[in-house]
Amino acid sequence: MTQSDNLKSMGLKATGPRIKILELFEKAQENEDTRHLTAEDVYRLLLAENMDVGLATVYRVLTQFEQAGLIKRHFFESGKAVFELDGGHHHDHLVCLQCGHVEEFFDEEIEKRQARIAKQHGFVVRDHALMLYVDCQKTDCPHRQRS
Amino acid sequence: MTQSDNLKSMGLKATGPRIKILELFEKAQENEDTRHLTAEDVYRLLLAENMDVGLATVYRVLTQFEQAGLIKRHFFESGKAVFELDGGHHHDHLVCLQCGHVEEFFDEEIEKRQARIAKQHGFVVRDHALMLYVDCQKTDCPHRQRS
DNA sequence: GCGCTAATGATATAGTTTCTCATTGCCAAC
DNA sequence: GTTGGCAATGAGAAACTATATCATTAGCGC
Repeated sequence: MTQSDNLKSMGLKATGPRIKILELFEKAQENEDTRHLTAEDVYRLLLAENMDVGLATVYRVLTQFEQAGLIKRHFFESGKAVFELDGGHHHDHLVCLQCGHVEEFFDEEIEKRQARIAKQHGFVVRDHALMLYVDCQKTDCPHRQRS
Repeated sequence: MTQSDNLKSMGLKATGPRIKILELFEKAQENEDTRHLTAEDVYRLLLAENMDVGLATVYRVLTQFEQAGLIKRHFFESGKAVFELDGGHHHDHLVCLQCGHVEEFFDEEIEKRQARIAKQHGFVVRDHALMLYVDCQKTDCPHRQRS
């Protein structure tokens, strides 16, 4: 299954920008530190590979990919949205306020309690966002030691 | 303890804009539907009371109040920050994607697990954000029935 | 290949938040 | 109660993320 077929099966034309951006995310997926990209990140990565893609197209494609379920959009406290490939396994995020490093986690019990709380309030959860903001300055930040 | 003394005890000069904005938040606190205000909301409320306050001052004061621990700033998916008086009792938020209505909740077990998860990753939680996004269209939204 | 239509690039525009800087106003000391 | 110094303010410009516009380009079914 090529990237091109992948896009077509989602009802998206296999255009240059879309194929390239999908490849970018798959490559970024390999490294824990590059898994979360902003629109600006994607734009710069494309320019670095001499792809003449407009910033507007980047935003459009990211939105389409999000609607197609290919990627997920998160709003951390940075003020700009970050995107990551949606591998199907839901998780939440630990975000280091000092170095911007992101780690992922999943807790079955928290998920269950969220659903129960929503139910108690008369709602059904459509989406949720759980971010733990931490500070590597005052602890042994694994990220700092690694880099 | 007047509003003026309140501000001075935080090391902030008791100026007109600051006193007025603090009063606004205390009044907003009374009603569940007005507890969360954007900078624009605050600005319009001030204008409605014939306070000639600049939007820049609103942003400055909100940031100072946040740093002083008087109010909390939240980033929901709306794209703009919302502020609420920090009454000391921590809570998280249920946000209706349809009507924008916000409800508050607190779950001791979730709080505990968050701390444990951070610890497992070698961090200490400095702050966290948990939002449950719900959809009143597909459920019996209490807010819609009330309004 | 052809042609239709969707997608794109460049630019302008929207919307939120911050910066600049001359002017104003709070408040401690007289 | 005045005064003077310095922080705070208002008005507007600017920064920044994200979206809309529109003429041009490029997929892809035929």
